[in-house]
Amino acid sequence: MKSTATTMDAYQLLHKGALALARAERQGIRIDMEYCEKKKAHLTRKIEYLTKKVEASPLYSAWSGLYHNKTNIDSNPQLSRVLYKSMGITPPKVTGNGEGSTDEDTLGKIEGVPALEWILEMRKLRKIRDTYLEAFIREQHDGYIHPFFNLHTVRTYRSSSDRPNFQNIPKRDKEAKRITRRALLPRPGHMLIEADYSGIEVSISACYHKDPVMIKYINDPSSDMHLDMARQIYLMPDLLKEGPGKLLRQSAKNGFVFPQFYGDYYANNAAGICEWAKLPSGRWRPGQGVASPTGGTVSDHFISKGITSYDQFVEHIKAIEADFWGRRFQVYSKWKESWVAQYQKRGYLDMYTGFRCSGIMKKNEVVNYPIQGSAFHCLLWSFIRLDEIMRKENWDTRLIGQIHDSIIMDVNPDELDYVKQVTTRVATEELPAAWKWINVPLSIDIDEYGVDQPWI
DNA sequence: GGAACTCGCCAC
DNA sequence: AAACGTGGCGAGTTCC
Repeated sequence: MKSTATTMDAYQLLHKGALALARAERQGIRIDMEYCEKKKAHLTRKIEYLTKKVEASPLYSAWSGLYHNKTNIDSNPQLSRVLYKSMGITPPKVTGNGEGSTDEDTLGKIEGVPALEWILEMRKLRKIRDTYLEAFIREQHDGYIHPFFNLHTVRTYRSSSDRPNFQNIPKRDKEAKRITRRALLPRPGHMLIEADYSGIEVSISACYHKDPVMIKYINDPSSDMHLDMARQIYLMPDLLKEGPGKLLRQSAKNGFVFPQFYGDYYANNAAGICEWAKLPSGRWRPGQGVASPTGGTVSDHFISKGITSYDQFVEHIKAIEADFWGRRFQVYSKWKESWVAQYQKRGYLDMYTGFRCSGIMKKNEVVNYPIQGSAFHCLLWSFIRLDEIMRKENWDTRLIGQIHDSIIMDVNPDELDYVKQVTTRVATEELPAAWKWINVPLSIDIDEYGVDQPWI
């Protein structure tokens, strides 16, 4: 049943992986240079306009009064001093070093200083221009970027990417996504596709802890762990995935379930969920928060259920956390304990994929490393195998990159159906056949982006 | 003038 | 008692 890998197997995976990734690096990704230059100039004009607005604000008067000819609108330490020392505002949040924070969340909480909104907008546009478009222009050669994919830099034996980093191109923010991804093109006459493993870290975690409740969630497509958690958190037993329930499910997934898997705890979760649901701190009043499927808003619903303040909500989430690990996923919880105990006894941990992590680790790291590492190794194995088939069968299609649980390909449209079929077979049949420790079904999604269309 | 640091922010 | 896992990178700043 076990038949896990040896150190030599792990070495072979790294060796073959490095070769397959090098071929993708050499292939590269086509860049629309004309677009990048045009958009960069456009963003620069917008940033200059916002700069002028800030310079005409009362905030800037205080700022330049402090710093004179050293005044720098891009300096967060300067902004922190102006707001929290000079203007006497109490910092809504502080950084790890005890300085008043100037991140988006914090500035958003400060009222009566309209220039802060313009500063946040400038920050966002600068990020898009300087981290992405400029990097594409700087790193391109003959119209193609060649991001590196490293296998030797990450403690968990995941990968990293640099020059430029191909693994952090915006996806959540609609505007940033559109502007940056419009710069990336397939070769002329080709198209881009992205094949991603669905919920691979959850599936791989189940291979380690073998929790029957989790395995049932994975095996039964009609069940939905995140929806069940949303029902429990929002005290709505009949909540549906569609309509207004969609946002509540998302808040449960990204505000509770995933953070809990990474080792977070209820107080942070309560804050996270309230951010999603737009619920305030302090006492709750009717009409606050996002729309509720039960009618009215979520604060209306919570008040009707007896939860009338943020503090009461924290206690509610505390009880849900205790239920999550003490009842729902108790086998998972026991595995975490014994896995940590085993590490403390031996001083190292072994992954099913043959890799060993040693050295001083925190509990959360001990639990997370094998899951994160092994999940990526599933992707790497699939990447190597696809690269092998692609070359043996002389495909015109090319592998061009990888983002931890997904593979990006530059596809000849005539080969599309076949490429999709082989990719699905490799990822969902060949891999589980090769690695016997995989005890749950794996599935992938393939997104297609049309001929000469941006990867969005 | 470069190394090392902090902070903020993008991804999984 | 503790309390979110893994990265890269740009800008500002400080140190040597």
